[in-house]
Amino acid sequence: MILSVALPIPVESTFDFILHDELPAGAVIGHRVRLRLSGKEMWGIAVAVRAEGSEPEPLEPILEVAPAPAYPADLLGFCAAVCRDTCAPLGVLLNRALPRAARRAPVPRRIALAASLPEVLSYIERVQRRAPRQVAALRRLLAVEGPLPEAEVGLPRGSVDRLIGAGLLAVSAAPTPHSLAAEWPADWPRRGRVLLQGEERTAEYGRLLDGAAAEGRQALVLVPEILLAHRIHRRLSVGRPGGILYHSGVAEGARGSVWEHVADGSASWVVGTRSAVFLPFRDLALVIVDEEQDPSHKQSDMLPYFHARRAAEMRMADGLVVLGSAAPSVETAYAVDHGAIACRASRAAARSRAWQFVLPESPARLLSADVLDDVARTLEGDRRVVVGVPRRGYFPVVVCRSCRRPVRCDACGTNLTVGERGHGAACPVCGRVLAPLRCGHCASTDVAFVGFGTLRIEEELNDRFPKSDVLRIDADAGGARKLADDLLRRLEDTADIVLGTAMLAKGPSLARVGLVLVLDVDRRLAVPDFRARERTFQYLTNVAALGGEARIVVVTQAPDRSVFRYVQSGDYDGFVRSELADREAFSYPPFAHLARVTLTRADRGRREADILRVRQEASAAPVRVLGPTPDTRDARRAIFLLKADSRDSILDACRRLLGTELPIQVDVDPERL
DNA sequence: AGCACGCCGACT
DNA sequence: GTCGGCGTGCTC
Repeated sequence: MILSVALPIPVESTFDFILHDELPAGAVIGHRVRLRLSGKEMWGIAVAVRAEGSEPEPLEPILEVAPAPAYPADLLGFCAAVCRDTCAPLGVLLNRALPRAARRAPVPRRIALAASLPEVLSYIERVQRRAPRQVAALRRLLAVEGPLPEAEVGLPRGSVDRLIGAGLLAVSAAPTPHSLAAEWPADWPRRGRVLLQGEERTAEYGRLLDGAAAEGRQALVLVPEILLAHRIHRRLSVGRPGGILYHSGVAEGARGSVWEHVADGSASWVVGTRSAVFLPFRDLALVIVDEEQDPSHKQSDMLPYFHARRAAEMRMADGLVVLGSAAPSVETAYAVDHGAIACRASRAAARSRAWQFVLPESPARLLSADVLDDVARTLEGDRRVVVGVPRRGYFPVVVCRSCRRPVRCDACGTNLTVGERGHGAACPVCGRVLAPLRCGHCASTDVAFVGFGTLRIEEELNDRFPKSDVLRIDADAGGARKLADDLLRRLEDTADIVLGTAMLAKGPSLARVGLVLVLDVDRRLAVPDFRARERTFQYLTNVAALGGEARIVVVTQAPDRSVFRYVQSGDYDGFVRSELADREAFSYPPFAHLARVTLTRADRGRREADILRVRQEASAAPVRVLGPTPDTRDARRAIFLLKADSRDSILDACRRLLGTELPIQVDVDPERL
């Protein structure tokens, strides 16, 4: 028989190999297989089988088929669907999703009797002569009065599967998860898509988790960031054991054990970041996508470039997807308007809070004397302060004083920053240090360090409030794959001042906050992205929510911007209406579909030729090709934006392009431009 | 992803 | 003159 195998190489197609043993398809599909590709041994995942036909050339043989499936059939189907939907190679996804620890040992099953004693005895009588091993196995299970590890049952896997099919045996449910509820909450549907709009949503998530657990089913909570995963997990764990954390910072060995607990049902709920959507749940009742508007749900640094929200909807075609947000994405609001998503407000009452939009003292001093006095008074009243800063590092910007251009890394073109106090400018991407520091455009060495990063603000606050505990939350500290033990406690409760980037501004409110301070918000609005206003609205809503009902002071050069008016009055619907009008006028989502195509070609002449080729190939589908614009980070790259009326047209164009030999990468539905 | 082939710069 | 750098193409 011939197997189509997905290999861990970034290539669109699967590869065909010949398997000399004839095995039933179910014993091969989803299994790991060992093979040789261009002389090198590796493992892939068998994704399809077919009978041998007239192959033009002899195929390489399969060397080994792993005994237990790495991917159950439904999970494999889901992974394949995500890859089709994102134009990503299946082999890379299958290889990335499967933890190393889970590759070696098959997930051990525990087997128990599923039928009543008389039924088992009558079955034993019927097959006594024909199947002595089955009889012995059933007697063994009768004797122990409980489940046995599959290895101790003494039957080949196929026989066990047949007896499960006949209703005599069952894979033992793990110890029944503790449940606070007796049943599924009556006010929630069991299927469909529901938006839960409001600030404090965690308690409602808990009700849903309990409802699923009451029925012996599982639930998944997807969050955009590791720190938030820890916060939500901690809250949901109160009185609700059996929950597991899963994210990219979980150690390899631990990931394998999560995989197993999820597969055998002993994990009743999981809080994780986007990759958790690929866990092998035994019986998933619902997926909650918290902070559904957050761009970090879209993976765009590593293939496959998928959005956790869309993947959750695909995985739960027959179940419930709950989207949680205080300020949902414009796309989700549009889907609610059109009846595609039901909407309910969270039970917590809307908060009233006082907003102030104030001018900075000067462009060089974000923390004016008034603002610092406000912080001091808040701390004296034994209340905490939350500070939002858009960028990390010390001086986020290095500019040339003579031509006013940002100074760029001469290796990769990225704008330089100063990461730490007292250090020089360096490339935040490749780490390169330019010495001497020189403007690439006009060759001047007269450069200025400008802007405000988290480190600089942290230092200023530490100087001014030496007795206060100042906690910084950004990608360097607290983005925290390695989450320091006391960081969560300081964040939730004890730190006097918490400052951070966008990473901080999500999730349930923190204790005892008296003041929320937002610095340099204008930078957020200046981002060259059609979603800049939307992101700013969401950022402000969420950072305010961190403070509960605390006052919020926003430092801006333009206090009269309409986005501030909408935030201040809590007029989400009004904001979305104005945003939708804009999106429609300029043909952006949800009125159009986008894909970003990145061409990487070092040779300039050939790059020009490839650019023409991209235009030509893409134009065969009904799409508009915008650009290309040169990549500011990498001179070898040219970036196109494809725009079309339907998602199918976009996918059509992308597949066409990937079908050529052009050196391109494709990001369908990019979240950040 | 690895690996092999091929064309250009700086060394014993 | 070669050594080896990266840029490019290919793997059932």
